[in-house]
Amino acid sequence: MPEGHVIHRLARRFTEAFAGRPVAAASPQGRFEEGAARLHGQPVTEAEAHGKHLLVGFPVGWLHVHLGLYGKVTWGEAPAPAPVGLIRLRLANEETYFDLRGPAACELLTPGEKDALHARLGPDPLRPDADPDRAWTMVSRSRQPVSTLLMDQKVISGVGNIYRAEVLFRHRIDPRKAGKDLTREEWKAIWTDLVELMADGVEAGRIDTVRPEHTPEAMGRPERVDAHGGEVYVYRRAGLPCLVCGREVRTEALQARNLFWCPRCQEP
DNA sequence: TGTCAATGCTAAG
DNA sequence: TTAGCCTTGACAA
Repeated sequence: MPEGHVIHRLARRFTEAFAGRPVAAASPQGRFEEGAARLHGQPVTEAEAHGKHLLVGFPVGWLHVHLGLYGKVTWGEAPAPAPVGLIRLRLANEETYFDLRGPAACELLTPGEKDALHARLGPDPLRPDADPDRAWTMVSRSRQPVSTLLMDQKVISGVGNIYRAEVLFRHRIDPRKAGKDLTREEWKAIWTDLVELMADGVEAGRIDTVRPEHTPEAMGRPERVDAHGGEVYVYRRAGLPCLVCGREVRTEALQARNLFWCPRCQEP
């Protein structure tokens, strides 16, 4: 479930579990053997996240992990169980083990390469150094739909398919509206809301976007929670009634990603 | 057992 | 715009 909040949560827990002590590193699957060998026995200095990228500092350099669509991390108390499946990287100390499977990226970066990564990523609502005006500059000049811009990591980083669908719904913005047609107020509202929603996501470890007055219970329409584990307005609710107006939620593939919205609440 | 979809991104065309 | 990467879990048969 890799949207930005998951990676920030990971970075935080990673720091707690590993910082300041040497780790044992291995690549049971074999695809990161050289890297693991270089990390083995090294102490973790710090961990941070920028968007969906996890960066773990070691004296030899930065471990860069991007989960992509399929990547998964599993944690647990040491000792680690015998490896099951394809584990690209396993890190462990006396108390904790960390398994990484199926990442899009698992590599070592020099400080210069790490800087280049930060430079190509847009502001991250979860980072205190984020500058929302940088995103606005790109959004306000673009003919692309706002739903596409929200997923473009050089415009804004950390937002994935769930947050984009939900934040647009919460502000009643038509996902097909072009960036240059958004008002500055609309963008500001989107940004401010993302800062809050994603921070909540880091705390809770899941995505909840439904305001208390719109929960199925409050509306008198009991409904089971979606399989992804959060409480949402439109994401993956195609064909179901909108929690606010009752109209059927729509879905459409846009740039190879499934977009969800309510045609009444988010009228053009 | 097999098929498919998935909260992502890149490089090739 | 498309194919490809990479893995798991849900579901169908």
